[in-house]
Amino acid sequence: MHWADVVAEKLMQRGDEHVLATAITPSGPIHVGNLREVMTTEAIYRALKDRGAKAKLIFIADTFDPLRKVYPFLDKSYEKYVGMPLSSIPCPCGEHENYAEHFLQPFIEAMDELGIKPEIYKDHELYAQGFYKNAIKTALDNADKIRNILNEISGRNLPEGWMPFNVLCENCGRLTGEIKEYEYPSIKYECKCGWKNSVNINECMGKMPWRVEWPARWSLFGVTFEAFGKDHASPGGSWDTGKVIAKEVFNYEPPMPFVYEFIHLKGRGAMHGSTGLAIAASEVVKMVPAEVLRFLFMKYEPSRHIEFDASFGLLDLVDEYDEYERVYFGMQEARAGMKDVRRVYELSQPYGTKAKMPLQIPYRHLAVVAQIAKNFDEVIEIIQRRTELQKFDEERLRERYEKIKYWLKNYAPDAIKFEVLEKFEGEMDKRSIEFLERLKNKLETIEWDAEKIHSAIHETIKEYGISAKEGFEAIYKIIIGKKRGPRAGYFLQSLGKEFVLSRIHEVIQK
RNA sequence: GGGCCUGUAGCUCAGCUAGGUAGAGCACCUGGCUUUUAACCAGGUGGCCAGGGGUUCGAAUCCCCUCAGGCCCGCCA
Repeated sequence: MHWADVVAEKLMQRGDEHVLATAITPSGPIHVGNLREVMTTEAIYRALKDRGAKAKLIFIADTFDPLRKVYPFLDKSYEKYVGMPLSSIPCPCGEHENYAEHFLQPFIEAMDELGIKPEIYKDHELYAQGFYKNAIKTALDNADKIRNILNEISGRNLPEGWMPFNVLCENCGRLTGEIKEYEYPSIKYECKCGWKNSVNINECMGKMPWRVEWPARWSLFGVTFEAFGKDHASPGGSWDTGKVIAKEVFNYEPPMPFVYEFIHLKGRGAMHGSTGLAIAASEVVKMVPAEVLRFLFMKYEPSRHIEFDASFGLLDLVDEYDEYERVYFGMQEARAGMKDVRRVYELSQPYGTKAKMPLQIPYRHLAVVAQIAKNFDEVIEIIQRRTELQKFDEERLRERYEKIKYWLKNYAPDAIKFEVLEKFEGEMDKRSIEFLERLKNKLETIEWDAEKIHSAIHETIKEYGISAKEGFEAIYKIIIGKKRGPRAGYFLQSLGKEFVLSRIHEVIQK
């Protein structure tokens, strides 16, 4: 049974109404790893619905968290915003409402493309609406209890009089106001900037610290399931303290926890280099077809870490997806090593499973065609020389074409990249030229078919007595300026007879 | 110091919660009428299942220990 179904069945034993929560802090580019939280939870959400449960998927953006520091990708001028809520910091590009929105929006768009449509909440709005009002009172009334729990379980040493609420200072706009006196509903606070004031807790802005806010959310939203990374799951971490605070302070039975592993990046050294920057989710969505990206997450148990290979491995991943698809539609037998084929395939679909199998174009081939063609119409033209395209296949092809173009431009290894030369400008030795001349004569007479072209090349090589290596090199050199290239027969076929012949002609004339 | 995950063919992994002496894909090699070249097909090479100990008639599969790799916590979230 697929892991999503295993979890769903466990949840069903608890009841048939569920709220599944996800949350992400938009303090920087939201990366692929964060996608796992959302995708894992959404898969379980689907599995619950398949069992007739009443389920709700929520996404809370931690927009009210303070900016911790000036991250490497930020301008130094951001120094002055450290400590302020992400929602009140200006957008780095100037096009979004605020800093949080700048990072959040592309992620939400990515989720949408992946078919993930949770109810979205923004934390700063929740606070502004007074959503947490009662929880804040409960937390403050139980400040000592919470302090003890945190000290005991997380091994901290919070001082006497510590209060689980940071006031948003009216003077400096930072979440650094410390409550010094509390007598509901009035508080006296002091900020690090030196500001002091007495205010009504119900009218002042501020935020509970994460370890308290998390259990508060569970009780307010009625959360019954939450997946989180192992950072939260460490002993003494926020899950350990949260579940106790939920029970003892908010009188709420904590949700079923589910720990997932992180994603590692493979190949592209620069991506996870000194800066520690990962690939943004919005970026991955541009280079991997949506269903294939989902597939990556559905295929592995969430407890396993995933090696994400944005280089050659991406081609294998797409091929593997296509293979699952063929098995799903009964075109091929499942082979050893495939797991839960039907379920994995279903869960990989962003917007439902098609009634009919989409026509598949091998991804590696598309990688070649996409580099020959100048635009999508040409891609269709080249591919149609061999296959008929149906309407919905064209949609898939278009998506894949766009993704592979993006991939080729930004992530593909050089070995697979080439560019058809506008004009051949290099030098050719005499032997090669003679060989090409003979080849041209032969090509002129044959039907323009990949295998026939392939044969013609080999025949010419043999007749002329040149080595195969030299022969092929000559061909690649005049077309793409490299010693190696895509399989010659198919490649020349895709380029078209006219182009190939005139290119050779051009070289011979020189 | 504490904890999690992983360690099976060159690479990515399946098999491990029904214990019976290893699988897949890719790569590689060999064929595919005369043809090494990055969409094809058919075969094939390749692993003492990280190491050690234990349980068992029998373990990659269960238990214990060790080693290695990755990551998290010990600031904040």
